[in-house]
Amino acid sequence: MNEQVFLKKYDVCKYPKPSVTADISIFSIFDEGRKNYRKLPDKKLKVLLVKRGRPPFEGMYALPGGFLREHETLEQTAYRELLEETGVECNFLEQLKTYSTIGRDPRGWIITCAFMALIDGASIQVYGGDDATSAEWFQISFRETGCSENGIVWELVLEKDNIRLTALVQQADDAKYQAECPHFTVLEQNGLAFDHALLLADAICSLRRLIGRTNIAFELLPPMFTLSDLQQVYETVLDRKLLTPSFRRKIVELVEETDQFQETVGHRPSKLFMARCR
Amino acid sequence: MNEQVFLKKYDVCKYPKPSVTADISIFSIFDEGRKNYRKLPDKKLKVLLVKRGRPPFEGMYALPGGFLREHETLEQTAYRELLEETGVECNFLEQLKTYSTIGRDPRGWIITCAFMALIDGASIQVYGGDDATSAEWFQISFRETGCSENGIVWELVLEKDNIRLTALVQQADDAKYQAECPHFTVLEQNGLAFDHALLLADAICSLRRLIGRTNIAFELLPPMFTLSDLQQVYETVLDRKLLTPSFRRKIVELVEETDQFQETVGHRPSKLFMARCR
DNA sequence: TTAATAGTGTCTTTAAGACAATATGTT
DNA sequence: AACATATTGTCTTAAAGACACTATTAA
Repeated sequence: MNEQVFLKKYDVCKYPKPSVTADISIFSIFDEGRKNYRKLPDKKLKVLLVKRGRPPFEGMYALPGGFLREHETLEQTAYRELLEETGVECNFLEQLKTYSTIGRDPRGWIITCAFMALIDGASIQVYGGDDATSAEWFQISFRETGCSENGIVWELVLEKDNIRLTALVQQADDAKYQAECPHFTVLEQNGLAFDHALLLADAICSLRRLIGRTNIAFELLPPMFTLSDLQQVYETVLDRKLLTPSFRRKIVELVEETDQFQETVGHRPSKLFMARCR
Repeated sequence: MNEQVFLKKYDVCKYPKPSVTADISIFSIFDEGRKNYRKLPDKKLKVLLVKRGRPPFEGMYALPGGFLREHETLEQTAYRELLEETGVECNFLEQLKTYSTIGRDPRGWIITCAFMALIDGASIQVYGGDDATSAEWFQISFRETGCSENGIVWELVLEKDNIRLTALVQQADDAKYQAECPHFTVLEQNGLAFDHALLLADAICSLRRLIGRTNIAFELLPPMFTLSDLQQVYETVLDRKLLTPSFRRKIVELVEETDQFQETVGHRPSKLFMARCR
């Protein structure tokens, strides 16, 4: 029996198969209102969540996502679902991890491949006016809050106007140093659908790790930006202050100077930079 | 319609679904014969491959792996398939990435989740005698060989006795700094089944990256080891020499001294250490 | 002029690279 | 004694942390 004959007779359908979805944690950074004309606006890290209009978890919030279709890759699924569900066309999409825990989806046997997407906040606000979708940007807080006997506990808080979604996750003590990001288990979750608190906690960790080791910060900014903007992006993602001279020494090799400057700020205008392509 | 009623009526089978597999790159480090009683044996990084006994790719070599079954996670699939196909029970298994490129498997619509596993080479050789399986440890070489107009080209060579499997992969030039590991495309592959040259190239990159940032090196050694062994493991994985004083300064906080020493080596015996649990 | 941020200089501290020196078993 | 590796010391070089200082604009 040669290869061609074999393949003709091969029935890939004889075993039960899971459904496969892609879920996307899409992050962006927005300027929040400035206090006076001199001050720089604060930046906030946000994630786009969709209010579920049907069971299961009707009325709760979930990451955008959907089913893998024939003749498309998981990356294409992620891109398509993000566009369909939220109207966002992103140009940075990175696969993170596939979740296959038993019972993770009450609808049945469904595994999901998690993605991280990034988009420039300024480009979003332009199209943000139409309410065609129920997608909303939630401000993120994700911090260690203490230490249980089984490991460090982190609190995830997502806020949008009066809506407040929360989760408590625990960092596995064993294997603490075997993976680059901690392995979390969810202790509590309020207002978030499925296992999406876990997906989001993992995604935030990946974002914090990757921003220090790669170029992805530029995906969160418009093509031209100031070094202060760039530093604020790092600080907002990492949730801590950085020292400016040290930050600049490191970042200078990743950016290209332009001859343009900021205008009409209430202080010394900052030079504009671009990401260096190399 | 409440949630329970909805779920009872929900038919997860109405859309076509892919088959899902897990494939495992299992690495180990073996001592190769020493030249004389004084010299330390060389260490070699190896990967366990299985000769395919049926189409497609009959007679070629593939990563061990198999289909995800109902009521198991991908991690369980990986563990089970590794045990069934090769007899190896590993205690380090880490998910890497899910591959869903169209046409990646000639049998049909099959996506695969790639894993990396590590095991102590010394523990293997004990059981290595039985030829119950067709699994073989191949020595790995994975190096940059040049630069095409589209990016850096790497050569993967896998050797076991007279068998030599090779592949050429190209590192994507764009997005070079957006991911922690380069994105490869396969240019050529000889003797390797499916897209496993790609999976393996990615896995080797992940191994090289992770060994410098985590504790996983200890998984490649027995519970007690010398610091020279440990350094050799790093050097073998990274394919370059390290400076001993610098290496020791960094590693000392990850290990715990014992009061035992090597014996019957033709030179000053080395103190034995254990991984520090913290 | 003032408030606020932009941008640079430099000293200190820490880590990494490089190489040399000493230590200690087995044959 | 000689070999080969084990282990430590220290000088050099590079990077990161910390803080202070000067520069520049709109109101």
